[in-house]
Amino acid sequence: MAQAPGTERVPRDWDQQLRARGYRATPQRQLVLEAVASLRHATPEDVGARVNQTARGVNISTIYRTLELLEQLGMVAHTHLGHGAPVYHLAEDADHVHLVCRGCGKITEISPDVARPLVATLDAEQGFETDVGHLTVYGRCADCRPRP
Amino acid sequence: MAQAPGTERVPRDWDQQLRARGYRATPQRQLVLEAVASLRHATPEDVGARVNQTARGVNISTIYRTLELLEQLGMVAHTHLGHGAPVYHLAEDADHVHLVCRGCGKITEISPDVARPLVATLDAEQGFETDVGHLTVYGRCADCRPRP
DNA sequence: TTTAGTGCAAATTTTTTGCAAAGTC
DNA sequence: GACTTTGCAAAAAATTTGCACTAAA
Repeated sequence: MAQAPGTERVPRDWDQQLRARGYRATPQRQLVLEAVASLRHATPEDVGARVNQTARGVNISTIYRTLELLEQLGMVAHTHLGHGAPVYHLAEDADHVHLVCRGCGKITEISPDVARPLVATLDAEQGFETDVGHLTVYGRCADCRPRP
Repeated sequence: MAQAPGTERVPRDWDQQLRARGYRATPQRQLVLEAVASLRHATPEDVGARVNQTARGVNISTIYRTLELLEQLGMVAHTHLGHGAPVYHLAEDADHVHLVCRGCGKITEISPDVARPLVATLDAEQGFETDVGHLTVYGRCADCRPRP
């Protein structure tokens, strides 16, 4: 049941999801989806590099357009982990919270359970529905905080 | 004690903070600080526009350099609220959590109290020190969520 | 076929950098 | 006066767009 890191786990019906909404299932779109799936957290540039490692000649503008489409369809999502670089991941894989350390830049993925009280409170008090998959917490990891 | 929105509330000793670390207190730096203070959440471009509304001719590159310096000194901080635009705010004002609605784009500032359990858990379980001032929660506000 | 999608090249937008002149301490 | 900082102009990134051609349905 475990999934080796770096393995593509594209939704089996990715093509149906596209066609069902009137879009076409193209090899480029499959490649982008596979790249996002295997890279876990990738910038458009990363995705482009990975895609062109398999298939030559997929243009960077196609990468951007495809990511935009896939995001709009809810198949991928993006967050900002570092400074300005948006990183994409499969929407399916979104079930985790990111911890970003300002000291060493390390990114840790943890269970969304820790956010449960927050989510509950926001729902109750603000009527706000939290997208846990996009929750990123900045701070300092154990190794980088002032007093260990 | 209340503070009218849009009023500059630059730390009184901003210049000392700079000089103490060997930097110089310049009018440009004061203007940038005031702009960040009054705009609350501003992109570098916003800051530049505001600054040049008061003083003519402050170059955009100075804005970038100044924001970078002030951030490094811990006087301002930035977050990503929208797509790729970094927004700056006074570090002093950071004591709130942002809710960003994916539907209407509305940004709400709420008390950091809601994050207290999260912060406590991360500290206890991961040794991670959360920077609450940079916590941004994406989701859907009461008006935009599927079922009201 | 028909219409959407891609590649390519060029245009934008955003951010960074080198350097001489001006300003701060 | 010594050493920073700024303005300017140009470079480098990052992202978007127009359009003719290719390919999916």
